[in-house]
Amino acid sequence: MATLDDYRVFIAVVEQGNLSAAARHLHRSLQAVSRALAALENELGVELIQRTTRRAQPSAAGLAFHARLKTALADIDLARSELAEHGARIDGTLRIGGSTQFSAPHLVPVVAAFMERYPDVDVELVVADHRADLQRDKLDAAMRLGELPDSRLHARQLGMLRVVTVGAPGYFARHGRPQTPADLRRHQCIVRRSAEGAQRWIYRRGNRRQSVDVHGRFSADNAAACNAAALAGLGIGLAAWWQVRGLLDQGRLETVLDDWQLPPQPVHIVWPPGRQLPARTRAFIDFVAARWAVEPPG
Amino acid sequence: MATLDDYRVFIAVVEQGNLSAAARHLHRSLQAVSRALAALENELGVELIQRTTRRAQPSAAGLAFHARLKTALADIDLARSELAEHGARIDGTLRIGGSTQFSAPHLVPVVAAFMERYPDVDVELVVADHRADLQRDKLDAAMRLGELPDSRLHARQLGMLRVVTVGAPGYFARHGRPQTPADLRRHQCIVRRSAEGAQRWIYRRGNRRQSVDVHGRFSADNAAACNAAALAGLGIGLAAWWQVRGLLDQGRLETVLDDWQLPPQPVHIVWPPGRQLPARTRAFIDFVAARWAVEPPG
DNA sequence: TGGATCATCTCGCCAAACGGGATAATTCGA
DNA sequence: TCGAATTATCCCGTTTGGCGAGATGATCCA
Repeated sequence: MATLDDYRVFIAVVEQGNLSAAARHLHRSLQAVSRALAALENELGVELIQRTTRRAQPSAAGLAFHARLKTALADIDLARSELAEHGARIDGTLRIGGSTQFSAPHLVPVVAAFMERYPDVDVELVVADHRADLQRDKLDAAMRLGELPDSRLHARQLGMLRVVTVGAPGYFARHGRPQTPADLRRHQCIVRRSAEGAQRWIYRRGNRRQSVDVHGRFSADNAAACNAAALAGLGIGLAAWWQVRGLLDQGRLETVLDDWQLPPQPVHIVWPPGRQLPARTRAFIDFVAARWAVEPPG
Repeated sequence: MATLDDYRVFIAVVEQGNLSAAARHLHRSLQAVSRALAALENELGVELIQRTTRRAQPSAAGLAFHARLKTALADIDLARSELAEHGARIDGTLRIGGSTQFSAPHLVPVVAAFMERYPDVDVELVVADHRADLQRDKLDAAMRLGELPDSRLHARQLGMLRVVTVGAPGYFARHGRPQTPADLRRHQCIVRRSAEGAQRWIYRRGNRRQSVDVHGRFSADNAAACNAAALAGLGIGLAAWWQVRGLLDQGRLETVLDDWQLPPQPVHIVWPPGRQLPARTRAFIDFVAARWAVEPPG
C-alpha cells in the first residue's frame, strides 16, 4: 500500500518537472524519489509519469490523479492545522486577494460576515486584475476563478460557476439567433483572449459534445470588456452567469443555446503550503467554504 | 511525519471503539495499533483518543479530526479507483438510495441527466423513509440528509441546505411574530422528534449564538408531517428551505427570525468502502458532485 | 560525436517497525 | 467485594525494508 510520502513524491515530481528537482525540493535523495515513484506506478498499474532520462512528463491519467490527490493532501494538512489550533485565539491581520470582477459583489460580503464572526481579525483586501502572486503580495489566501494552473499552492474548490452564451437583443434582431453551436460560425463572436489563444467554445448536451472554432471582429483579454462589448451589440459572447444576471433580468442581454451547457468555471480558494498555517487563515478558508456551500452566488 | 497508515489506524480506532478491535479490523497486531496511535498523538501534540484499559473514546478534537480526515482519505481512494479505470467502460446497473422527501424533486433529475450522459448504465432508485442500509439493500451509493453518524461508509459532502423558521400567516395573525429566538418560548413550536429527543433550536447572528428550548402541543418524527402542521397553523416549525420554497412563494407559509441563521443541513453522498469501486459508482459520485456544484438546489 | 545531465540498478548498511511475552489497569460478573 | 477477563502499554530480540553511494545506461545538446 502506497504511503503518504509516495503521494508527496509524485506530486513534487509533477510540480517540479523532473525527479532530481523533486528530490532537492523534498530534501531526499534521487534514488528515494525514483524508487517511490516506481513503486507507486507499479502498485497502481498505471504509468503516471512518462520518463525519458531528460524529462518527466505526467501522463493524462497522472495529471488527473495529481489534481485530485493534491486537494486531498491539502485537506489533510488543513485538518492537522485545525487540530493544532483547537480553541486557539483567532486574531491578527489577514490579507486576502481577489479579482476585480469578483471581489465587490461576492467576496466583500463574505469578508464582512467573517469579520463579524471573528471580531479580532483585521482584513486587508487586495483587489487586482491579474492573478495575484501570494508570495510577492504577502497574501494569506486568494480567490481564483477558472482552472488552476499547476502550482505549488494548496487549494480547495468552493464551487462551479455557470457560463452562458449571451448577446444583446439588438444584435439578435439584426443577425438572428443561433439554434445550434455550429450556427456560431456564421456569427460575430466576442472572443476572450487567454494566454493559450484558444478560441474554441466547447458545448455539451447530454453525452453529445460539440466544439466550435469561433471568430469575430472584436476581442479582448478582460471579461468585463467582453461583457460590455456584448451589451453594445458587437456580437455573441460567453459570460459567467452571475456577472450578467442583472443585465439578463433587465432584458439588456439575452441568452441563447440554453439547452447546451458550457464547461462551468471552477472557483477555488488558494493558500500557501506549509504545516503551520495561521489560525486566522484556516478559519477564513473554512468560513468561506461553509458560506459558499450554504449560499453559492449562482 | 505521520504516514497514511497512522491516520488509518486512528480512523479504525474511532470507528471500532477500541484498539483491539481496530487491530483485528486492520489485520495488524495490537502493539502496532497502540504505537501508531501514540506516535500520532505525540506528533500532533493533542490527545485524540481518551483511553482507559477498557474503552477508547475520541476527544472532541479527535472527533473533528476524524470527520475531516475520513473525507480526505475517501477522496484518495476515489482518485485511485478513478485512475485504475481511466477510460474504462461505464455500464451495468447502479442501485441508488435516497430519502422520500428528497428523491422526487432533486435526485431524480440528477439521475436522469446521469443516464443521458452514460447511456449504458441502468439505474434502480430505492426510495425509503428511513436511512437505507447500503449492505442490506445492496446499494452502490445513497444520498444522506443531515449530519452523518460515525459510520464505516465513505462519504463526500455535496453541500449544505439552508434551514428556515416558518409558520402560517394565520398563526402569526393570532399569536404575533417572534422578534428574537427567546420569543419562541412563548409560542407553539412544532418539534421534529429525533432519536436523541433534543428539542433545542440553535440560532446564530454573527458571532452571537442563542439556543432555545422549544415546546408545543404537536410533534412528529417526519419532516413532511411537521411542514404540514406548520401549514395548518399549528405553530412555528423549522424546515429545509428548498422543501417549503413553493409554499413561501405562494404566501401560504412565512419565514420569521430572518436575520438569525440556523445550522444548515449537510447533504452527503455515501458509498461502501473498498479499493475496487465499480467504475459506474465512481462516475455517479463524480457526476452528482459536479452537478451539485453547478446547480445546487438552494 | 562527445560531454553533460538524468534516471535506474545493485549492494551493503542501518534504523525503524514488528510481534511475543510480561505488566498494569479497568470492567464485569459472581 | 473479589477474582476473572479483557485491554493497553512496556520491554526486547529479531528482521524487514528503506536508505545512500557508486556504477550503469539512456537521452539531450552543442
